[in-house]
Amino acid sequence: MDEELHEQIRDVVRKIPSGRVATYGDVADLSRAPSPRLVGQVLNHDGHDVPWHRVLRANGTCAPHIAEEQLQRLAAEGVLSNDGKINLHTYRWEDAAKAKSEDDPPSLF
DNA sequence: ATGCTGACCATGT
DNA sequence: CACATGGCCAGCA
Repeated sequence: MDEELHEQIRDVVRKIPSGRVATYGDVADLSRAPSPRLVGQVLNHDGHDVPWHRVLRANGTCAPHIAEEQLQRLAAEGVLSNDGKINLHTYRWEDAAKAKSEDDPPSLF
């Protein structure tokens, strides 16, 4: 069922620690989602139970409609934005980038 | 099936 | 920064 995907995505989003943010692409990758778009669609439809506000776009900005709420919630967690843009270099969820880079094929090459 | 939309991403001009 | 192009995938009329 596709519900697996929803579960995976929501699970990953829940995993994002406070004071940190992740991009849709990261969540998509960690959740095995076929594409970052799916993350957005799932959150829009069924993301009320997860800290969706910790998910930003790849360039550190948030979607227009939720921007206000997102910025407010993030600010409350210590994630400050500059002109509506978050400094990914500072606040990006390290574990996400790690998991991506942690792909360590032992005996190949 | 086709066409459009959407909380996306990257690159180029 | 704005805009255009191409790729991505699911849901709906």
